[in-house]
Parts: sequence; C-alpha cells; structure tokens
Amino acid sequence: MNIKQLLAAKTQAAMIKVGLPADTNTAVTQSTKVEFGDYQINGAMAAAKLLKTNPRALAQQLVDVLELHDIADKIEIAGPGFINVTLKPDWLATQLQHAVADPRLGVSANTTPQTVVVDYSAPNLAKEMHVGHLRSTIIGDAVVRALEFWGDNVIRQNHMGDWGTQFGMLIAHLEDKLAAGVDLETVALADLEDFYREAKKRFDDEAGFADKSRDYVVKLQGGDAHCQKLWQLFIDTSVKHSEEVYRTLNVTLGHDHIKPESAYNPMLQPIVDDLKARGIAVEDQGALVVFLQELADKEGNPSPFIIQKTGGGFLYATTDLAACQYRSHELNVDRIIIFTDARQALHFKQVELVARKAGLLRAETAYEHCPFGTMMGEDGKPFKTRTGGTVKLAELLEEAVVRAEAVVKGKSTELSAEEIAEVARKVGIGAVKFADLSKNRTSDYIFSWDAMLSFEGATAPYLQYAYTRVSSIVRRAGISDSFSASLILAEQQEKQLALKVLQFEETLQQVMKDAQPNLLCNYLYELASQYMSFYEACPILKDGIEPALRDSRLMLSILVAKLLAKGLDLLGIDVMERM
RNA sequence: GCGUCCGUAGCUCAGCUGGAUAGAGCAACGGCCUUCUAAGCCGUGGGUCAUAGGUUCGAGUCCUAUCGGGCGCGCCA
Repeated sequence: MNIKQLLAAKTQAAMIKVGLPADTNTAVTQSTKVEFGDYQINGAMAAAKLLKTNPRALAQQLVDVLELHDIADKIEIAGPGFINVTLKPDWLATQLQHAVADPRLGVSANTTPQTVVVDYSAPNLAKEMHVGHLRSTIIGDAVVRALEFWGDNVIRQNHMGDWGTQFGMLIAHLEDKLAAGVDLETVALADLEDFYREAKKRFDDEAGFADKSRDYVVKLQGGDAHCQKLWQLFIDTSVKHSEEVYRTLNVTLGHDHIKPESAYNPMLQPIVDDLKARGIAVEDQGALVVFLQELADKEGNPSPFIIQKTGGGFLYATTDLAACQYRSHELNVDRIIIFTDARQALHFKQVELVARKAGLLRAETAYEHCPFGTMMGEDGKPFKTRTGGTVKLAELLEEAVVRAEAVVKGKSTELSAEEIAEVARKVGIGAVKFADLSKNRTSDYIFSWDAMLSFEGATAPYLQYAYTRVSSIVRRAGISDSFSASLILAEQQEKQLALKVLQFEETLQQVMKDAQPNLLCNYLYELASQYMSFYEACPILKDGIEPALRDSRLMLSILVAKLLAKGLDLLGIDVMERM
C-alpha cells in the first residue's frame, strides 16, 4: 500500500475535473504536524497561480470533487490553500489486516521489474579492507536487498581491484618470499598491509627491484604463466580476507559476484581501437585521449579523458568503458548503479559521456554513480590513526563486538554464555552498520569510535530492543503463529503507529530511487520510536485490558515486529528474541 | 585558477518534487521501575539554518556574490 501514490492519483483526477492540466504537480506530502492531518495536498497553491485564481477557492473546488469518501475522515482547507487530509481509522485498520497476512507486508507488486547491475564494495586486493570500504560495501548491499525485495532482477558485481601497476611489485616480492620457503597464508600474507609496505620499501630502496616489478606487470598483463601463477596465489589469499569481512558484516556478496578489473582485460584493446578508428579518441602527447567539450572550462578547453597510456598501457578508465559495454550490451541491463566515494565523480561523468558517444551504453540503460563523502577524523581532517595508517575494518568490527559483549553481560543476566556471544555479535555489528548507514551526506563525515559503538538513542540496538519487547509479549501471551484479530485504532498512539506502518512502501520506493538507505534507517527509527510510545501508553497483557483490545494491540505489535525484522534485514542487521 | 560537494542546537546528524511554529540522538537538567525487558518512557533548556542580496503568496531547500572547509582537474585507482 502506497498511500501517497493513492492520494496523488485521486488528486490528479480531481485536478483534471476542475480543468487543470494532467501534469499539474499534486504536491502530496506526509503532514508535518498532527494538527494538519495525516497527509497534505499542496498543489492547489501553485496551480492557482497558473490559472490566476484565488488559491483557497481552487482548493475548495478540488475538495468538492475529490473522491476520498471511503479513505478520509476529514478534508480541511487551511492557510493560503493547503488541503489537509485525515484518514479514517477503519480504512487504516483494513489496510493493516491485509499487510499482516501478506508475505510482502503490504508492499504492492512490482509490475515493471528491471534488471539492475549494482557495483559495490570493490576493495583493492593489494591492501586490506579499512574503514573507508565500509560505506560502499554496506550501502550497496542495502540497496541490493531493497531492490530484490521489491522484485527487480539484481546482478551484484564486486569490481575488485586486482590489475593495477602495483601488482608487479607485489608478485616480485611474493616470489622472493616463496623462494625463501615462507608459508603463504599464515606468514607471508597474514597481514596484507605489512606485505604491501615491505614491497613498497624494496621498490623505493632496493637496486633492481623496481625494474623487475615493472617487468612483471608487463609479463602479467601479457599472460606470462609464471607471473600469472604468483598473481593468482596473491589474489586468492586476498579474496579470502575480503570474504571473511563480508561474512562478519553480514553482507550478501559472495564468490560468484566477483567481477574484477582483470576480467575486462580482453575487451580493452578492441574498444580502444574502435574509439580511435572512429575519431572519438585522438593521440595527444603520446597518449590516446578523448576530449570532452561537454566538460570544457570557461575558456573552452575540453576535459581530457585518457584511455591508453604512452607505451600502450590501459587504465581504469579503459576498464570502466569495457564494464559499460559488458553490462549494457551483454547483460542487457536497464540500470547500472555504482557506489564509490565522491572523489571519482568526474571520472564517472567522463565514462558515461564517452560510453554514450561510442554506443558502449545503450540509451535505455540508466547509468548512476552514487557517490559518498570521505571519512574524516574527529579533528575534521582526513581520517588517520595516530600512527598515520588507517583503521582496519576487521579491527573496528572486533572492537564493536567486544564492547557490545561488555554491555550485554551487564544488562542481560538471564542469558547463557552462548546467547550472550550471539547477542553481542548482532548488537555490535548492527551498531556499526546502522551508524554508517543512517548518514545521508554525500559530503564528508566524521568517524568517531564512540558514535559508531554507541548502543543508546538512534542506534541499531534501539531497534533490536523494540523487537525483543514484542517478542517478549508474544511469548508471555502464548499465542500461535496463526493468531489473528481485528484491529481497533482508538488511542492516538495506535493510530499514529498504524499510519507509520503503512508508510513503509513510500520509504522503500525512495530508498530504491535515490539509492539512499539512510531513509530506511530514519523510517525504522521513527517506527520503533512510535512503538516505544505505544508500548508505554497502551498496555497489552496487563490487568483490566479488554480481550478485544488486547488482541488488537497484540496484532499491531506483531506487525511492527515483522516490519522491524524485515526493514533491518534489508539493512543486513539481525534481530533476536531476547537481549 | 576552474569544477564539485558542503556549512543547520555545545557535539554528531535528519530535514522527500520549495509549504504552515526547522527536528532527532548525544551531552546538561528534572521526573518515571513491587504490573508487558529502564539498551526504555515523559518533560525542560538550547537555533540570526555561514554572510549579503535576489526570485515568490511562501526559501534551510532555487539563483547570484562573498567567507570558510573537503575533494577533483593527462598518462594512479
């Protein structure tokens, strides 16, 4: 059920009846205050200007022909021409009855499913995942889950960085380690950061090593068996590190979703040749460049986009063009969504322009780069630890679980040791994910241990706690799965909660359209918050509650719990029966 | 220099196609556990929405300029 959409459709019909064009903006929104009803229609004011009539008079005309008799209780005109709509509790109750029985929790069917590629996480396999990788990984995963729940055909692609210049240096270093008889996983690559630093140091300091590294890159990309083998060893180990983090994070990325840079290698030369033959790319200072007039500066200097280096090497620009072709033409997708940090915004703008020009992207394929800001330290400067390095993602998650366990032990005296460990894991990981997912900013944001590992207020544990409260009531009530009752929405808290429940689809649509899971976080927090108010104000199993009212409130509680569990599941956060 | 994202309460952040008296959390202060889990609830204080203009019935939201910050701008990814 999408109430906003329903009201917009009804308003549009009314607008046509009073002689307004069909494309007039209805401007239906959720009301900001209870005095203004549940929804408000703001379109009359702008439309009146167009018709040069009195906005209040036009609002009255609209109200006269609006067909909302079975939906709304009250339709009022206020201020300069707002139309405030208050929904009927009976109607809300009917919608809720439908939602409870529905596996989709009342979310309507997807009548036009799309095929969507979502490109996210994309760790650099030369290094270990650090906190900066958190955003792309969990935002992308949340959007993927939302799209799948809605009913789109989603193709996950983990565009892992496994093909850069640095791999020459790494495999040369690895070769020497293996020759010295060092064990691969437990010693040589136990810490990717250390390994990278060692290799870099040799590259900078050791005579001959840099040349060997460069030689190895060429050999590797040319298909040399020895270098390929060393590279494969390195990649396999590094992928294992990433997959461990994914498991801990409860992210749905698996082995089959890896579509690394190297996979596009065979496509690069033909694409470059084609662009050159068609005059889209031209030689300049030894490199092959596409000049983009669309992104020219004020003096008219076009923006250069290098697709082949002097000497014939390819860049990630080339790889991204190949990815466009593969996704749009081979996978035939309707939509491509790419999650990377905002620093790459210009790059992806260029990729799209070139790809469209060259026909690598079909006109029917939407190309959306979804950027997010850089992580800053608490001093407002780009994030670094005291020692100058970054914080490893695995370390952050470990710390989260440790801190959560201390809290769980202090609060939940009835849980077994195993249950405590389980709850601590769900709370700790959930808190980190929610802290990051709930931020919208495409600009930079400040990383704080305490904020990320807080368990109070607008956090994942708050939502999980709301869920356990319902679970506890259901246990005490001793009701079965098939429990059913009619809903009575009498108290203000009950009606507000019911309305919030029915606004899930509106939120979901927005989340998918803008690729912004923070809207879902906000929604779930508001839902939980309203449930907490309802819980305090509307007793359920206490003495003196009428059976019909008790059952209605149980019903509402169960629906909220289902929605919380589903919503958190879309964010990749687990719930539990007790905490 | 040019481009881009941003500047909202002491701190961290919401604020949907421009809508009515700008909202949360944390921190501070005051209440609420012999009755459904106090990781909670209820309440109080806290704002020239960076600044100055403009557009209009209406601007935190759109436009222009200025100040302050992050990032990007030819062979890294």
